Amino acid sequence: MPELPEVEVVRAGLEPAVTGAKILAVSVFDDRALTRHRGDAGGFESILAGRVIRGAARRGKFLWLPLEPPAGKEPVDAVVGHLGMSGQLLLRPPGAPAQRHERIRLDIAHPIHGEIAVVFADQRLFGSLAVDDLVPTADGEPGGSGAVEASLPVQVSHIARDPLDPAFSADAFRRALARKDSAIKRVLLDQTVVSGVGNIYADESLWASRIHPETPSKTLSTRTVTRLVTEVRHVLEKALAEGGTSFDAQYVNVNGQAGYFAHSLNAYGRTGQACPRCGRPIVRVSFANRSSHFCPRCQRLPRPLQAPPARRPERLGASARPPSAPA
DNA sequence: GGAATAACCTGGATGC
DNA sequence: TGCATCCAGGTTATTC
Repeated sequence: MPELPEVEVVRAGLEPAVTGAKILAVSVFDDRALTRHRGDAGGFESILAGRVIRGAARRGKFLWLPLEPPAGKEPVDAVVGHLGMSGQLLLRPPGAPAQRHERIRLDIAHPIHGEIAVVFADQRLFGSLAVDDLVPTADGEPGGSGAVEASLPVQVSHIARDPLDPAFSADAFRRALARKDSAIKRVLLDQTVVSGVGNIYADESLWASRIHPETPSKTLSTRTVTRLVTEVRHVLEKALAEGGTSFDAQYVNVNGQAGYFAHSLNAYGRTGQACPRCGRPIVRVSFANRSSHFCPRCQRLPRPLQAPPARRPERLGASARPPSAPA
C-alpha cells in the first residue's frame, strides 16, 4: 500500500512526463474518486481542460501537480492526489483501453513526449484526485519533494514534513513526541507529527530502533528519538531504492511495475517467523485499529509498563497473513 | 483540546 | 457451490 517511498516512486515517474504538458481532456468515470474535490465531476473537468502542468511535488503521501496560472504568475492551484490504500497513477498510451478500476483519466500533450494518458485507478476508493488552491508554506521553504515554490495545497497544509524532506526538523519531531501522551506507534502514524509513515514502515522503523510500539512517546529519551529518526530515514530510503513495497498488484509505479522491498521486511507481515536479529518469533497484535508486528525480545516495553501480554493473542493462520502474503 | 474510535470502501481468503 | 464474515489500512468525522 502506498506510503512515502511508493508515492515518491510515482511522483518521480510522473515528473518528466507531465512537466510542461497541456491537459487536453479530462474524463471522470467515477465521481467517488473526487471525494477531496470541492465541486462536481463537471467542474473538475472544466477547471483542468486546457491548463498546463508545471511539475510534480509530494509531501508525505500526498502528491500534487501545480498548474500554470493563466497570467504567467506564481501557481495558485494544483491537481492534488492521494493514493489511499489501492490507488495507482499510471502513464498509458493515448487511447489505451480502460484500466480495471479506472476512475479518472487525464489526456495530456507533452512538448517532447507527445500525447499521454494519465490514469488514476483505485480499487478500494480510499484515494482521490482534486483541484485545490495553493497556500504559502509556514516556514517559507519549498512545499515538499519536487516542489520549487514555497507553497502547497490547502488540504496538505496541515501535514507535517516527512523525514526525507530537506526541511524536516528532527528537533521539532522530538518536541512533538515529548508532548504526546500516546503510544509511539500511534504517533508515528499521525501525519500531523511526521508524514509519510504508514503501518508497514512504522513497524519496520520501530523494529530497527528496538522500540516497543506501545511505548509512550513522551518517555523516549533524546538518544532513542535520534536513533528512531535515523532508522525511519534509513528504512524509507532503502524502500525507495528498491522501488517500494508491493504485496500484490495494489502498488505499482507509473509503468505498472511492482517494487521489491517486501523481500526486505524484518517485522511487518512476518508473524510467527524468526526475528532476523534474535530468532524469537515475530508477534502480531491488534493495535489502534491496525495490526502491529514486533519482536517481543528485541522490542520490550519500559519496565513500569511491562505487564499483561499482548491484548489480542495472535491467531496463526487466516489473520496472520498480511494483505497478501509477501513472497 | 487531546486522545481514541468508527466509518468509509473493495475484493480475496476463509468458514460453514 | 454459494453465501456470510473477516481482514487489510489512510484519512477524517465523531465521541469520549
